[in-house]
Amino acid sequence: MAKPRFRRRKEDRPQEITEAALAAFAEKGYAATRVTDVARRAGVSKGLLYLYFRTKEELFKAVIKSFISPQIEALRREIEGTRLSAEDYLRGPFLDFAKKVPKSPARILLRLMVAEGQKHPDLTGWYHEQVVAQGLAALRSLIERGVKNGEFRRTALEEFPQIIVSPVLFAVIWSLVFDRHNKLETDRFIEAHVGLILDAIKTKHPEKGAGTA
Amino acid sequence: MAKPRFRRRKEDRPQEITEAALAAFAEKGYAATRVTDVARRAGVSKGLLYLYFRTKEELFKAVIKSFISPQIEALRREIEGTRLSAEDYLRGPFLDFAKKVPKSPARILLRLMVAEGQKHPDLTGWYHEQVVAQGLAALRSLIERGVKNGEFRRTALEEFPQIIVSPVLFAVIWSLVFDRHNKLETDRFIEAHVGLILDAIKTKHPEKGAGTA
DNA sequence: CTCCTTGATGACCTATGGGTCAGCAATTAT
DNA sequence: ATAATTGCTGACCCATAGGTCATCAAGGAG
Repeated sequence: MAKPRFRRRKEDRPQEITEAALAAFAEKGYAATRVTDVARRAGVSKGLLYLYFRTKEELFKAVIKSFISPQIEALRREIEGTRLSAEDYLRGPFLDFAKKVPKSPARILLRLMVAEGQKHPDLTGWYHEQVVAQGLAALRSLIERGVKNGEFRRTALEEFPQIIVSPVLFAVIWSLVFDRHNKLETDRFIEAHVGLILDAIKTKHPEKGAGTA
Repeated sequence: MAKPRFRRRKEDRPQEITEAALAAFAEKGYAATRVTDVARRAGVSKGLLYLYFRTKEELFKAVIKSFISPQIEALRREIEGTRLSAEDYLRGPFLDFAKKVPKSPARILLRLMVAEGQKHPDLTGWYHEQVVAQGLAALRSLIERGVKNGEFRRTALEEFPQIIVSPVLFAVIWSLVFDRHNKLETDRFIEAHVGLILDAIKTKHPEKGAGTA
């Protein structure tokens, strides 16, 4: 029956390898992951991997690049296109997005950036410009819209839109480091945080309620 | 003149090595730091290092342990002993403390925990119980005191005191990863964040002011 | 079917770095 | 002084893992 020992699939290889690498890096971190591990996971030989990526570091960069841009781009377009009020958007679509992050593979990339970022300045540069700056700009415009149409007071949130994202980062890191010792309910945590911030910046308080229904 | 090639200083060695290791790990991360580097920094031979620490991993744990406990212990006692109102404490001593963290060596340890934590479960366990849980408990009691004496509304902050610490973590990580690309004014960022949270939970608003003077 | 291109393999090379240990020399005891 | 003690050294060992390359074989062309 001569089952062939391998197939030639030039087109699919990079993505397969990249996905395997993401999983491997996620488990062990960059330095502790052996190139051989990645290859094995991808069902491929080590030699082939070096045919598509010049070094282990190149591979690392490729991993980061290929898994984030799509997501942030989607968020950005959504914010610009929405017809919801700023508050409704933050309580609705934004919150949904924020809650998903700590459960998605993106959290792994976040950790990788924190852990190995310093050694790859060009990578963090790219990441900042393509992902972080884009996301923050979109958020800031949303908040400014809220201020202009009287939903929100003028607050430091206009200068630091990061504030509204910080619980996401916190939740990601907490769950990566402490989950086995003390699980954090990331959904409720993020909701509570965003809720408090909104309470702080809203001009009208429809009902003197308890913060975060 | 026979300058001796070395001095015997059994007492001081552990700390010297530990300090050198902190600096080295901070620069390159755990895996990428060679034991030889640490030894050289400490002005000591590699062999000596292994006289005081059984493995590289032991050394890593010792580093973490020796640089945090004191700080958190101090904070804890201060919170319990203070006579300030909850709000004044948060706006005063707590904010001072929070602002210092992103500039202190502690930020390095934070990164190390994030980066290498998963591989050292017993270490994260110890860290959670000795540092995180202690700190959060103190914070929670402070907030509950504020609620009981009418300063604060009942909010999710009682359940998630982490919320008020999250900007610190965010600031630390931002500055470690993105400082060279886009510097964050951590002091003002943290102040703005805490200010907003306080605005959200306070019962009385003395003046309808602009958030965070 | 046969040849040829090239995707793919995995044994191999080599540098690196964690960890050891026989011996040395600073200090202390006598 | 001399000897005994032990903090300290650095050459060495060896497993590991990044990276290479001679060779193979899948799949298309003629």
